[in-house]
Amino acid sequence: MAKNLVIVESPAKAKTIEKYLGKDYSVKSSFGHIRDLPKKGMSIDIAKNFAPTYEISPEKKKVVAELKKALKGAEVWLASDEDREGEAIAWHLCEALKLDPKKTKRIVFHEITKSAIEAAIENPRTVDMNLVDAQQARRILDRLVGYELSPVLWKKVRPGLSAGRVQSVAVRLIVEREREIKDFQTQSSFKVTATFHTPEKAELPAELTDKIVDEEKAEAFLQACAGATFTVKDVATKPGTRNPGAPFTTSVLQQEAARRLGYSVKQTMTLAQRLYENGHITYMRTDSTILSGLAIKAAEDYITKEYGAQYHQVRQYKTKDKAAQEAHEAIRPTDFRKVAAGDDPQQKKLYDLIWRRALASQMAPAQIDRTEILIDVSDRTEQFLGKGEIVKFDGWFKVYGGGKEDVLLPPVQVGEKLALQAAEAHQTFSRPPARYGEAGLVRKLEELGIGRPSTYAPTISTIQTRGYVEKGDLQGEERTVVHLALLKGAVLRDEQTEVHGADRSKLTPTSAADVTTDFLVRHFASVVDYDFTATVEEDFDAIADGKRKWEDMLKEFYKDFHALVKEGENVSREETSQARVLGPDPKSSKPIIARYGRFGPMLQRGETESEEKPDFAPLPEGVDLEDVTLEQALEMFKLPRTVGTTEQGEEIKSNIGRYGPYIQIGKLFVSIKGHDPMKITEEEARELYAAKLKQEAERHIADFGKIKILNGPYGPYVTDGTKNARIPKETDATKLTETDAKKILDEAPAKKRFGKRAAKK
DNA sequence: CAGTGAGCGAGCTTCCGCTTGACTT
Repeated sequence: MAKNLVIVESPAKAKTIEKYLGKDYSVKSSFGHIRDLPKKGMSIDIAKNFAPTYEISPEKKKVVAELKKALKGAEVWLASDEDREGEAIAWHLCEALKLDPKKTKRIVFHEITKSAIEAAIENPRTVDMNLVDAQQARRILDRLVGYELSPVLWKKVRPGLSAGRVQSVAVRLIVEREREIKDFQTQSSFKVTATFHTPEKAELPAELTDKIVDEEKAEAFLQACAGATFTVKDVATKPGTRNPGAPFTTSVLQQEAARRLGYSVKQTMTLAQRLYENGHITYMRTDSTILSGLAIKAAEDYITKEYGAQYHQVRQYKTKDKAAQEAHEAIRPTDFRKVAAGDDPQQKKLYDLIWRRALASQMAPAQIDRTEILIDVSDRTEQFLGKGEIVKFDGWFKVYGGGKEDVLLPPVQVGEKLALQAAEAHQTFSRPPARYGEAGLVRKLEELGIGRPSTYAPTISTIQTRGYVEKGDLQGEERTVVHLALLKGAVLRDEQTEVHGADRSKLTPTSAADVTTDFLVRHFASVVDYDFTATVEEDFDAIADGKRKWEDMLKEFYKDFHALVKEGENVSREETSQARVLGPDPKSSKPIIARYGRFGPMLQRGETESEEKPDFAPLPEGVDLEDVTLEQALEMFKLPRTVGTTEQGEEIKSNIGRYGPYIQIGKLFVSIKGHDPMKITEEEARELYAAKLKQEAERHIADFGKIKILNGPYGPYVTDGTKNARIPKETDATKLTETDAKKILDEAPAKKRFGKRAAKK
């Protein structure tokens, strides 16, 4: 057994460090946090100064047991990350392993190199309890907010919903962006472009410096151009430089991987994890842009050797984000000489991106010459501008994109006359703000200082699994675009259609998000404020600096927060459900109401309190609660509709249910996705019914009465009506007897209970 | 995601942050 036990957070890190430290040291990993508040219940004694009850997380029991075994007779060195969470991990390790936090050695290093680790071992300290307290305050505040706010939503909006310091702001951002888009007033204007000939007959493209707002003026201008003369007013060539971006942090990696490779945030992180585990890249969850001295040197060697010294420039980047904790380096390849790495094409592409970005960050700026030619139009105030751009020296463009094509302009002199070859005006439209994609939302959250590199991906999935946000492609709409062209002295007009608003994998809010956000903004404004996290972070910093006691900070926060919770419980469901009376039903004169019900948005006919029970209908497809009209609602109450009868004379009814439109014949339901239940004909319904009967027949492999063997999408299975069980691959389902089937059912594990799936908008 | 097609019932749900497996939804 080794004399020394070093505990780090990540097993991959442990492996590397063990190599550097030699025989006397054994290096093990805690796999992140080992203790936490129990998942069930608040576990905070508010009356006793917010005293938390921690437990060893169930999935970490094994880890703790192994660490206990390993520390016998060894000196322990706590080497978790040097940030708030890392310090807390060190302290929790002391508590779980029965080590004295005042005596146990605590070491930190920011880069995994032999010298950095040896230096750390030379300078041990003990656990910084102020920093630990700052983490406890953070942890407890998040629990208080999450576990007091969520139950309010269960009562007032819908069971199973959740709220939290991070996720509720993420949802709010998406809701508000969608509203901006909806309210956006599109403005149209005309962009005028022209092609000139120089006296040497060289082509010079140019664009009018200002857009023209209306069509008549655009047409008048083009007409004026027909008889005008054009003079070069000014020629200017300005040298410029462009510098590379910093090496990747987690959020920038997610953005660039989404933009250039089309990866989702989660996908990027999984691929990066593999690259990290195989030693190809440094740690992938970081907010730092700092490169180690060794990496900077290695980049210099590689660039000088491969591209020449003129391509190299040493750069150290400062991390912009003030909330950054900088426990790690920037994301970079561990060895720049490794041009390719990764087990599959996706990993390889991500590695390539990381390699290029990190290398480019140590390269010389690109040198660009920009030329601008200003052209006067006789008797007019408008001016044309020709823009050229030539890359004189590519610098970092060589490895990281930026490779736009040169636009070369012909040489001209001031005062020279130009001949107009062609001129046209294109209608353009102002664009609403863009919807967030996953990576764009992460970027915004980081900008607001909300969330951490390790939580960006999980947050994005949480708001989707809770049913607040949907990710999908947007269809776009057609619109008419006017195009004017000057031809032989006359202006020709034509119209074209273009599609606008189409977009891929963007985040859109559901009505659950609308209703929840409105409720939270109205009654818990301080918590969903965009500055809330930044404000409490200042308090956490004060605690870390020993200037504030964590109990005092929590007491102050909780007093106001809990008062809001109490008030929130008195809010009527009518208010939160955004109930809106659309008008009276012409037949029954009962009110038709649109509101957010327990199972999502719905239409209701009649009052909830009245003796006669109200009846309900879903919203029409693609219509929002706030937009639905009385006419649309009345249509929905025409369902269920009698379509006709089967050939045997049974009644066929059509309706819309939880899973879309269907027809019903007796007890049999047939999904009719793609058909309108209002319009489906008897003939169509009979066809679908026949198809369903045929499919049903094929599904039955054997029928023993209660127990049946059926064909499912995952192969044959046994069912007794309530419980299903898979049939093992090697057995022939058609030869099973009733007793065999019963045995399979009995041996199958009990059905797992799952939460209801989130209702769709 | 098989099949499912109701309308306040029982009991349950929930937070953020640190880190990887497990045998599968």
